[in-house]
Amino acid sequence: MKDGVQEGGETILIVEDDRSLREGLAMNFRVKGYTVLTAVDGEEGMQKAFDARPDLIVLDIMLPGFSGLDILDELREQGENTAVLILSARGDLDQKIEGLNLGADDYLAKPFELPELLARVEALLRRNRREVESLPPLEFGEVVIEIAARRVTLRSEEVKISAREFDLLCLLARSPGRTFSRETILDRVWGWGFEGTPRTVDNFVMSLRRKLEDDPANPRHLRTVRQAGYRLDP
Amino acid sequence: MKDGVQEGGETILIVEDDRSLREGLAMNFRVKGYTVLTAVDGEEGMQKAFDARPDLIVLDIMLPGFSGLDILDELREQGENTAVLILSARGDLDQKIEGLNLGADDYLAKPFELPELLARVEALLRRNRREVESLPPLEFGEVVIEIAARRVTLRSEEVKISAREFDLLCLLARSPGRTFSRETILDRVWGWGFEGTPRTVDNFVMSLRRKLEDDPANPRHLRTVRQAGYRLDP
DNA sequence: CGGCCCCATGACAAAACCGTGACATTGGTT
DNA sequence: AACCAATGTCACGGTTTTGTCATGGGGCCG
Repeated sequence: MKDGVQEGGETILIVEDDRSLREGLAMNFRVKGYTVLTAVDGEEGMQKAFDARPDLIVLDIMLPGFSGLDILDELREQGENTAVLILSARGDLDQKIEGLNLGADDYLAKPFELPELLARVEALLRRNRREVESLPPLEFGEVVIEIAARRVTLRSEEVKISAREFDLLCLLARSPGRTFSRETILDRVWGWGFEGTPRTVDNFVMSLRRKLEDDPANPRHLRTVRQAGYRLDP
Repeated sequence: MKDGVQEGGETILIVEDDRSLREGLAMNFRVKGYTVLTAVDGEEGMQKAFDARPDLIVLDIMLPGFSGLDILDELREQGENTAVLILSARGDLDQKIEGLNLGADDYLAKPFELPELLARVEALLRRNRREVESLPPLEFGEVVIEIAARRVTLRSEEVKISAREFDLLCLLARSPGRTFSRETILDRVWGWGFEGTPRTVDNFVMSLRRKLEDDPANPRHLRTVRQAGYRLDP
């Protein structure tokens, strides 16, 4: 593609109402090759957290709308293990404790040194990456997905699979039972500014069905959700 | 190779913010024939620890950026067993305990006597050497890799192999089934500041295939993972 | 100094992939 | 039943990625 940007960068969501801080952080992360999303209030943050499924969220606690802790809480209740780094205006110990109890992965008090934030973010992403790679393989039906090896097997036989197909499959398999809209899929798999038609997704789903479903015309796992998107059933 | 004496080229990384101490140690190690890298803060230390894969790290705990313990933690979680000797400003028992719990191999409190540090470093390196040499050989298919001897045999016949080829093979064979990107391979085999093209990797893989695969055009072990890198299957 | 091997590069060809558009089919609605 | 929109299915061309080979520089040894 003609994108000048390296693909495969992890996605970071910044939820922060202070404009200059938000933009500054976003800029810094972009330079490092990450895909960056931003949100200015609790509602937008919540929505993007669930929609785009970022790899990491930099989360301000004091927000218009509802609190960052609410977002964190909601995420954890939904069983999301997205890495979350909390920012708090003051070194408020109570909030720190509450945040970490709610499942934040790290905590930083404003004002902070930019290098420290960057270092912590990278540390979290590293940990995350490693966890993802060493996690037990994803499975559904008779299909096994080995993430670190980038290999997929059906009934113990290796299935030849392309890079995009693999990424798409991973996305769906990581949240079985959840329906993903084509837009979300394009965002997560194709990356930030893909300018193509959503129909491309259909084609890739079909390709996967042909490779993984016993009867591609009556898929038992890679289901279509009409008017909504696709979903993987175990 | 320069095998007459134990190869003197082991690499030591010194992570220490105090300039005079850092330079002094570096000088002492260089005189003894070691390759020395230095880092002045947590971030640089982390980066060089992973980039250059030193044989030993002399690690200060109190650092600008983030702590030496973070680096240690990260290393160990990544499964790196690099020898680590921790320096601490005070004889802080808690830190000592935490450090050793996190997998440090030795601990020394500042101020220390230089000869003691040197002795401990050499002891660690010796132990490391012994461990590496007594490691069981890596194997896959009908190939056996004897690490200490730097020898590779196919069906019990020795295969002539160059240094780079051997390093690349070791990297892949040490994590069979794992896919390595060309960038990762360049970092770990060619080392820190290689400025060449990733295509070089392809050529070396091909060279290995010709030497080790029965049918180099249909490799059964040294597999290509399109868009991702290479992987060794047993 | 000459020869040999290793290393890195670039050119070229072959293969695989990606995304698209056209058309068929399905499912839901009136 | 007919119609409409959404999805399934297929085949095609451009592009990217990788395989393969040949070349030249550079270091090491005799």
